[in-house]
Amino acid sequence: MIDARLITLRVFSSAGTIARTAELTGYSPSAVSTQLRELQRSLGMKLMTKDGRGIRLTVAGRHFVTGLDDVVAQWELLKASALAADGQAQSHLGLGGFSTAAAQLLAPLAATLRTTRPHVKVQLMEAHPQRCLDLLLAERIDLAVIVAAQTSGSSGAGARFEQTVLLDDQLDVVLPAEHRLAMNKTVSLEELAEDPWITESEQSVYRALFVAAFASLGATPRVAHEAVEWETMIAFIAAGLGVGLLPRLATLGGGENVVRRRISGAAKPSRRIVAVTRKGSRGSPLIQESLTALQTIAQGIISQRLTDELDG
Amino acid sequence: MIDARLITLRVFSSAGTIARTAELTGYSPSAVSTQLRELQRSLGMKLMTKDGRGIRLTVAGRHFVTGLDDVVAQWELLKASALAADGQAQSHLGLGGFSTAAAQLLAPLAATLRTTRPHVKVQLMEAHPQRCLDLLLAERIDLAVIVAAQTSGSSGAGARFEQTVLLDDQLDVVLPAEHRLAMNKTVSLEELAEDPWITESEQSVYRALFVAAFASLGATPRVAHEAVEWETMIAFIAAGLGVGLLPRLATLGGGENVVRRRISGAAKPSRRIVAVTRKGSRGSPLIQESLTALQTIAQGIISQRLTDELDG
DNA sequence: AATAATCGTGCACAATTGGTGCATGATCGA
DNA sequence: TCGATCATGCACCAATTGTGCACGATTATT
Repeated sequence: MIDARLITLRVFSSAGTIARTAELTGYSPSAVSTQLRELQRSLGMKLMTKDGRGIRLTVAGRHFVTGLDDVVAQWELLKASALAADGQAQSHLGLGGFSTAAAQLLAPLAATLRTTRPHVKVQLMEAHPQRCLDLLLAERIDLAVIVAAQTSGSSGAGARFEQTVLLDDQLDVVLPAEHRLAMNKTVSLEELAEDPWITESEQSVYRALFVAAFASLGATPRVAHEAVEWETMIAFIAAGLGVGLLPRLATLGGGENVVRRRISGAAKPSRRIVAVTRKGSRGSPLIQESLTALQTIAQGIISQRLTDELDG
Repeated sequence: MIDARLITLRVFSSAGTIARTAELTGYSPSAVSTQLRELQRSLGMKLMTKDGRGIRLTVAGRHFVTGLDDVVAQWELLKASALAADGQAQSHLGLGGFSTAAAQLLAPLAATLRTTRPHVKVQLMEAHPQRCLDLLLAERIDLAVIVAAQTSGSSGAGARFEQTVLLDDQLDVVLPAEHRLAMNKTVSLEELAEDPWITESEQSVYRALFVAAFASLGATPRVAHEAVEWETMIAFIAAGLGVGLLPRLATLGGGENVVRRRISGAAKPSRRIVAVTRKGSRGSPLIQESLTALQTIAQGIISQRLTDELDG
């Protein structure tokens, strides 16, 4: 409704390159290029400038985008409150989430919505957290479930998104079956301070959690290997290459030769899973209902985990 | 830049009918009809409903428009401040004003802009005050010079427009040449309380001024005839049908058999001439410059009038 | 130093969007 | 009852807007 070119600009401000913007918005690169040029022409101002082989926002451009964030947020707010007041509801809802969230939270949500709002077309989309945010910007999805980043978004995420905490997903350790602590019911991080670790790549959310957990103990463990997928990490661990952290929500996936153990002791790292919406859109009935449903589902998971806790 | 359909909706909220909206926006009626329907469909809400042979905003629709006013204002603000910060300027400027204003204020302004901003395409448009406001809404013009209405706009003009006072244009009386007071240098309204008057139609701005002026004297003079154009009124007066009020800025236009006299005494009615812009757009360099230029021109007129005063 | 990879843009072409003009049905005023 | 006004549906048409590919430029790689 807000001019598509403005949305494109907003995505570009997060994506950084025309190519990525095109991929996120679903346009072709030349379309994005044209849109942005046309936008500048019709505004009568230079928003971007060449920078090496790419392009980059000018100072004016960044200011403009900042202001645009407010306008878009207010527009979303208007749309949401109008929908809420009118009783009518939108007919389409795009949901995004990273792997485990998509499986454990979004799938039940979609199932719920199918019964409560049969006429709403729900579209699921699995994507990594940062990509979820970009898709949110690009209006490809309306709600995303991601892992909260402490470095909460590079460029003023507060002006663009709103978060709702769903649950704190505690991390377990995964050990080789023949590990010296494999027989213990629980393991503390202190006991593993000297072990070689397998984590995600630098600058990833999980690496940050990992570092923070050990920093609180005054230790800096050795990172022996890096993996992107849990499955890869588990394979490494099964091969005896080290130990690793795995969120409780993530399944071990038939991992042979590895055991999962709860973490005891002072440092109990967890990842915070949040639902994110475009700023202002939270008041929409459909979003509202989705959020509360998600919280219910999350509650269910937490209590499920508690009973597991008693069993284990 | 904001979706055209939203602008159309805004205009409709002021115009009231599809036909008038079409005329104001420059679209055909069927285009407006389609736009508004499409808007409702893509928002998933009913903004308007049939009402007799026309259509009318629903409650939800009115709320929506109210919120939309804020969004549009914020967007204008963003655009203006971005232009101001960037130094660049828009290439087009639409000016609107009612007859005398167009002649005496807008023409000089256009002349000034032609020298200070040669590359800006200025477009003049003469229209009645209410129509000027609608054209402003429809983005056909960017600045209008109108007579301030004390009933300042029907539907929340404050949320849509911003005013800048230019000058107070005093009203003179016009008398038939053979009138008993025609020889006096000045005439007071009290002396004319019993005369038959010729004014504009009920509910017009000038009628309101007329009524207010006499109300302050505790009198309610008799309105014998009504005229829309000054010229018509003057012709009536020349024919001896009554007396009338004429703004100082309005020329007598070779009126035979009539005389113009200053008003003395307690009640000195005047019409307030203001410049109006869309809310938020005032910060744009071009608008800014136009406003100050207008004030300068208005000052010139006032001082010109002062010297006349001394002469007369 | 040379080659490959990536990025943005320009252009011809295609398709969808979006507007016009006219006819129609409905409502209101005289 | 007739005419006027209003909104809308439809066929047609135009202009905007996106695609696909080629190209020049710049950076990374070997």
